[in-house]
Amino acid sequence: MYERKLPIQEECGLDLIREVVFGKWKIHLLYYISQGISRPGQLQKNIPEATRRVLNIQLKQLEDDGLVAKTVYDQQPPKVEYYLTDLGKSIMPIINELGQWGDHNSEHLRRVIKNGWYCRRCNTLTTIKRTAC
Amino acid sequence: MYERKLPIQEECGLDLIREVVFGKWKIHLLYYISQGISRPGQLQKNIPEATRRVLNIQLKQLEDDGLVAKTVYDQQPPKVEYYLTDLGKSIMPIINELGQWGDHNSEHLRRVIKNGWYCRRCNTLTTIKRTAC
DNA sequence: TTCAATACGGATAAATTTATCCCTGTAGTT
DNA sequence: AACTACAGGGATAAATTTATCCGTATTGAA
Repeated sequence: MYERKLPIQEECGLDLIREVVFGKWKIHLLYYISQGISRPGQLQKNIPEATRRVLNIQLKQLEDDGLVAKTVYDQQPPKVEYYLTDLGKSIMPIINELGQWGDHNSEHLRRVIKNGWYCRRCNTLTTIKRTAC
Repeated sequence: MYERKLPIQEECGLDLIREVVFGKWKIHLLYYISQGISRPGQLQKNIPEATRRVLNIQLKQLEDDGLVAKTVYDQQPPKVEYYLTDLGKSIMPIINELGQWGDHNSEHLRRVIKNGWYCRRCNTLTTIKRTAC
């Protein structure tokens, strides 16, 4: 049981949204759920780079934060279906725009993220570009 | 000099945008710069919860990723001004929408982030709500 | 009877991000 | 002469997030 030590910022809308959607896979989860991919196993297949564990954690956080909810069917083997709450639905237009922005600028972004003007592998504050690594 | 060990995801637009804007203060920095707060000292005053150090790091990353650029005036004491690139400008409508969404739902969000259905201080996967801590 | 499919989560290690503290250098002000 | 404002960054510690590994339980199929 991890106990948080630093205070959570909640001054403005930007603070608040960061708290609820800035997990590694949260926007992906919201996106796929909005597309009708509702079961945990399916979500996992759609996000193969993520481990099952972290998806569970982030789904739980999205649920606790009120962006998604789930139906647990009382049967064996277990069956669970996630869906967006009204609050979750209300954020989807923005998340879709984020995805479109990323797609639209993907060529540039891939370039700078990977082997941009400096090597992203270094946490780098070097002012010498292109030669950091 | 930190060397990254896990691969950076870059499959889709959502991956890409996460890489460039999901730092703790990046959306705040973009917002204030878009509002004409251009000098490092001013940015710092507008984001007092952040340390000078991390703002420098994230400004550098935004710069390396091509969302902001800066003018360094050759004078003493030093003077630097940041501004949005075209790419940076193109993302501002979405960041503004994020902030508005957070503001609009701030009552709910503050509640669930702080003392929501579970206590956020615990990294919590407990199914027992409201009593975790 | 052994195995796959289903969903969930404990325990711990590793990776990454952020915080803390301190130092550089110059021009102007008190 | 000492002090301030200015922008930047090194070194390291702390905090947080994510990865890895393993175990629970039930039903139906091979």
